[in-house]
Amino acid sequence: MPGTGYDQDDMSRHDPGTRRATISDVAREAGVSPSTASVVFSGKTPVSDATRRRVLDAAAALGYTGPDPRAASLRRGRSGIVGVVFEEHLGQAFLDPVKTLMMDGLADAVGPLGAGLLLLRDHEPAGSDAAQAAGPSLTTAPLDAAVLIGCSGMLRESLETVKARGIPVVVIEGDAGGDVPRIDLDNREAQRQLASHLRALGHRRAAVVTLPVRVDWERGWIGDDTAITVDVTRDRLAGALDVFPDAPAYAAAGSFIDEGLAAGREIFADPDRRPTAVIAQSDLLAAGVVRAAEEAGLRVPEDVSVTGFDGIVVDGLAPYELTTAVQPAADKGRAAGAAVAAMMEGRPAASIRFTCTFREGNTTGPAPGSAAR
Amino acid sequence: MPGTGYDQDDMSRHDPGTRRATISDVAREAGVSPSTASVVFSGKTPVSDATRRRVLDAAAALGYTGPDPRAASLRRGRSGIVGVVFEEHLGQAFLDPVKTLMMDGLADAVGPLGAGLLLLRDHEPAGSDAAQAAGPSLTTAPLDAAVLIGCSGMLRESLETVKARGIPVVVIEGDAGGDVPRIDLDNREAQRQLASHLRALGHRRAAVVTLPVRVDWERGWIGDDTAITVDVTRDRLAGALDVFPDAPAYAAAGSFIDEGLAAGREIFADPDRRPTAVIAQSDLLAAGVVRAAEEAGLRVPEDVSVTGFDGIVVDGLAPYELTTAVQPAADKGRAAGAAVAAMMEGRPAASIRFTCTFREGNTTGPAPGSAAR
DNA sequence: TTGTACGCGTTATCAA
DNA sequence: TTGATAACGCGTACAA
Repeated sequence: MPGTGYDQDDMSRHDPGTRRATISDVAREAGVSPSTASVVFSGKTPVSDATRRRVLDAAAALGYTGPDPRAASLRRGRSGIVGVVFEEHLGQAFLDPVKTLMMDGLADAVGPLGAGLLLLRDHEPAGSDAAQAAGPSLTTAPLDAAVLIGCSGMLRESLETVKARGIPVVVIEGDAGGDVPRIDLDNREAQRQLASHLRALGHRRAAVVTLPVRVDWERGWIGDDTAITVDVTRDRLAGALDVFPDAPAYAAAGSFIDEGLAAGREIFADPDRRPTAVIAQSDLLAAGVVRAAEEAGLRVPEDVSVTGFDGIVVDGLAPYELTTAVQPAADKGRAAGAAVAAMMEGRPAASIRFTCTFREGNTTGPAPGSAAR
Repeated sequence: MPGTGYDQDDMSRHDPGTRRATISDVAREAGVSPSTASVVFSGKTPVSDATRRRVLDAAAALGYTGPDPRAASLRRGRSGIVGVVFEEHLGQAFLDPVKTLMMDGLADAVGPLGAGLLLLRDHEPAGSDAAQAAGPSLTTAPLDAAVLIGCSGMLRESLETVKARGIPVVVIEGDAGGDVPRIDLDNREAQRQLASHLRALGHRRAAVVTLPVRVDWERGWIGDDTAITVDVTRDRLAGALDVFPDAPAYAAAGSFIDEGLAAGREIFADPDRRPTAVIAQSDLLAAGVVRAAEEAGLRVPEDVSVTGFDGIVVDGLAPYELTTAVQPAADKGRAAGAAVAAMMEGRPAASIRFTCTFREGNTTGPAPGSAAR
């Protein structure tokens, strides 16, 4: 039986139309060796103009549009893809102006590196239906590096996965432990500064509106027994408590104006226990608190002062301008990009802690009845 | 000489630490064939428990964390990556609530498909410095499919690239021509409906605030000679002109409240030519127009009516609720995902035109002095 | 400047 | 249930 048949495999085996041309096909058509054809496309080695022409013509004739990225990335060992891992639903993440800015910086930083950003979700809760169907996790995506974004303990698992795979990884706003470069803020210090500002204005009774304390948090007061697994939340809260040790804290379910509004209503509900200052852990929350204050018939800042955090532009808050800590969000993204770039080239990458800038707006003023006015 | 030496290749040949273990290493360690080891990880074929144990143990011992995605994707011919191509800077794109929602739907739809989203920018202007350094374009990224988002003619080039590569492609809000499935809205009809609403209220003098007419547009009035390369802009404008043929149109430089504000100031500047209704091509623009009206001492809707487009929640616009056309943004994303999914499985995918829903808010009312009140 | 030879790490197929 | 074999499509020493 051997030796009998034609070699029509290619035509018969592949169902639709003809097989895509490969670089070998091009080379054959052009009458050169595959390696020469390869070089024409990569430009790694000088090629005579005549040869290049022939190869390019052959490619055009065959409809060959360049090396298959899959094969190329196997060969070179690099895919040109940087994974960005979020904890939340992607849509949620992009609702956050700070994350948006970060992505911006990140994209800037990895672009020149020849890499693109692959959006990834953190591990689905194990066993869930979603986990079955889930897309390419850290495990299955062809990543050259990964940037973990977020704060919660859930990151741990992703972190292990990615470290086990031996690809460079950087964490933004989260504690990765050990040897993983970390990009974050002086959250505690910045929050302390805002709180001190309030104290200097004579405020003695403050309340805190925090970001979620963990991923699946529903809004509510934080008790002594509430475990705070989100680093940002914990650190900023610590900064506030450094100055107002007794301040009650209400945790929102997310960084949204509506959440701030809900928290504000709760906080302003009892006239007897009403604070003269509210420390919100994000500008959006602060905007909601301001609105809640108005709703409760309180003037800002005459009756109650409000501070934010982030330094983003909050639409629709005019004429208010939040007193806030401005964080360099885009710079954080850029730094993360630079860090993975360094690691991909084998250079070490250091952790960076960025500093916030205090910005006084018109939402803070002397405490009512205080001598500070 | 053969038969003499140890087999220490692995230790000596590869510079840093030891080479990563491959599935063959694992197979050898476990005493099974590579194909069996492969099957253990892919689960494509039943394997005896004993064998599985041995392989898994061997993997653990060697620190093997699963098949290399690059090799796997070469072999299977699929990478599990769907490219999402934007025209603008990524950060810009995510500032747009509509795009954010779309991404959301898209992520939903491709997830179950086992795919992730790779963020890609449209081609840099050829010859620019950026183009040199640019990351993985459509040409170099290992995509299984691509979703083109946006509207301008620039998409053409991306489209050619991607079609030449023979990968499935879907276009959202753009004219791809021919055989490329298209996901879009009944922009013209929806806009016409809003305009008709105004006309029914007695308005006769309307102005339009449009989205950018092309990618690099600076804000300004649209003249007879202004070429509009952005489909959405053109279609919505056509819908408005269907009802108000003489309406002047001012094109903003982007879909932002601030842009709407600037446009509104321009439109309300001359008291003699002041319209009684402003048709904005997005809710954000409309919000800005409302603000400009307030600024000019005009009451909304008593002195001037304003319509939006999109049906998003505009923060800070309370107590106004825009009269607008609500578009199913997330559904658009989901449909795009479904379409690429279908094409990846060889099934045909049809274009889909979604329909907007008219929603009356409190920013439109009878024309001043009209009988319609 | 061009060609030869080899392997990157998998997985599909088929036979045992 | 397991194993042998053969690609997948390319890049790159190295030799010519």
